[in-house]
Amino acid sequence: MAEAKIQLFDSDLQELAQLYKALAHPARLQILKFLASKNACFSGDITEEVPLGRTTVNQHLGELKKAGLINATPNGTKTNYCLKPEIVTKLKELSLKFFDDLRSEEYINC
Amino acid sequence: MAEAKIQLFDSDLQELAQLYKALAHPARLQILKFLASKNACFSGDITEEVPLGRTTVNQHLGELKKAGLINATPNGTKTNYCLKPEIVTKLKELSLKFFDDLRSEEYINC
DNA sequence: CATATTGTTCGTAATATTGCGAACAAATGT
DNA sequence: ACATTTGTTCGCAATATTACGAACAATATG
Repeated sequence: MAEAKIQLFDSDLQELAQLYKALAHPARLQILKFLASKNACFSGDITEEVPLGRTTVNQHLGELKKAGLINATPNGTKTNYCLKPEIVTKLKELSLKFFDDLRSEEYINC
Repeated sequence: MAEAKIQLFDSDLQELAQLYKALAHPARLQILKFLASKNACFSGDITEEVPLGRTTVNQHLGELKKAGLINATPNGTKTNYCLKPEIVTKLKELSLKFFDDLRSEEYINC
């Protein structure tokens, strides 16, 4: 059936899982790194960087936008994309908190 | 078609994306937290914690095992699960490195 | 030995993701 | 005005994910 049981979970976990989902494809990771390396808003030079068709890249950009990680502003024929630094910061904070939760004082292996 | 174009990407990005994929569901995040909180290897009390059927939980455990995040050792009728601390550490390191890549000195918004 | 208990495997259905070509709209260039 | 560039939207196909019930094997309990 695959009914969405996601709303049954803690909202913190939902949010974090949603963010990780956005990061769960190498194309999207590459896009994020590229945007950061340009240190500026840049358009579909992304398409040249990523080994995928324009349509697919656009789709990945849509995912990143949906997750709130990037901004898109049309500028003439082109479109400027950029990281949303506040969300990147949030992602980092949530991740660190989560990873700390995972670090026990003493690990008992099995 | 959805041909797997994943091998075209940088292997670092592939690896990290694979790890994030394992974290991209609240059930799996909850399982990881639970295992860490028990600070020990524990069996299917997990099923009681997570609002999903045994079969589905088992499937999620399989994903986590496939990603190398947990270990499973059968013990009588029960099965012991535990975090693999070295992979958790690796995940944290890779994440921090990635997040640092994303942090530019000056953000130019768009 | 009968029978729970516990966990896995298998099959199945619904939905989501991935990837692209075709068609389209808007702005740019000649 | 006409072609080109650029990005989006739509539709489609392949595959993956999510979720579970049924059936099963192995250990544990009466």
